[in-house]
Amino acid sequence: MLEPLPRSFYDRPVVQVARDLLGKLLLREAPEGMVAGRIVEVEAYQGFDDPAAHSFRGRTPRNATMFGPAGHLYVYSIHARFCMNVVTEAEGTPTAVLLRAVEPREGIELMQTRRDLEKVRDLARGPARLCEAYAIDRAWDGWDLTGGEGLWIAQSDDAEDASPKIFTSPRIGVTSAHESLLRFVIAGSPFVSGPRRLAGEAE
DNA sequence: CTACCGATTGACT
DNA sequence: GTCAATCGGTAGA
Repeated sequence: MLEPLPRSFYDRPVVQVARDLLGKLLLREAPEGMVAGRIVEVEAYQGFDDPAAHSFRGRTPRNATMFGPAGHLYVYSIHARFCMNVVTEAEGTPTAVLLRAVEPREGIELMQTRRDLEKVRDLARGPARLCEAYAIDRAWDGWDLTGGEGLWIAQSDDAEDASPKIFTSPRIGVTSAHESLLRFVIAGSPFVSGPRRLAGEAE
C-alpha cells in the first residue's frame, strides 16, 4: 500500500496514463509533515502533434524534462506561479499529464498553512494552487516519481477510488486545439477546477 | 538587449 | 460573470 507506481505505469500512451491517474493518491513527504490527496482532474499534452503542448516547437531549456524518460516530474512556471506534470511515454517522446486538481485527504492543516486559506475545497483546486499546497516549485523539475519519497503517486487503498466515473472535456485555458477532448475529471467531484458546466455532472 | 505573452489566480461588478 | 497583476521563457532586433 502506498507504494509508488512503477515506471511501466507512466511509460504508456499519454491519454491512457491521464485517465488512469484519476483516483490515484498524490503523496508528499516533507520535514513539516505529510500531505496526500486523491487526483480528480488531469489534462493530456501530446507533444509534436499538439499545438498546445510546450514541446510542440521542440526542445528548450524549459521543457527539457518532457523529452526525458517517463515517470519524472515536469514543473514549469506561468503567470508567476507553478504547475506540475507527469512525463509519459518513451524518452524522446515529449508527452505529459498536467495535474490540475486534488481532493485533500491528509495533511489538510499543512495545506491550509501553505495556502494561507481555510476552505478545503479550494486548497488544491487548480494547477498552481495544487503546487502551492504541496510546496512544489521549479526546483522539483525532473524529480523521479518512482522513488517513494519526497513526492510520489500510489494506488489508493479505498476500493471506491479504483475505477472512478470519468468525464471528458476540452482543456482549460489553452489558446489552441480547443476542440480536443484531453481534459479528464472524476465526474461530479466538487474538487475540480473550471466552470460548473465542465465539472462533469453527466456522462 | 527589449518586447511580448501564457497549460492562472483572486479580486471585483 | 469580468478583468488585471504577475514574471520567466522565448523570439526577434
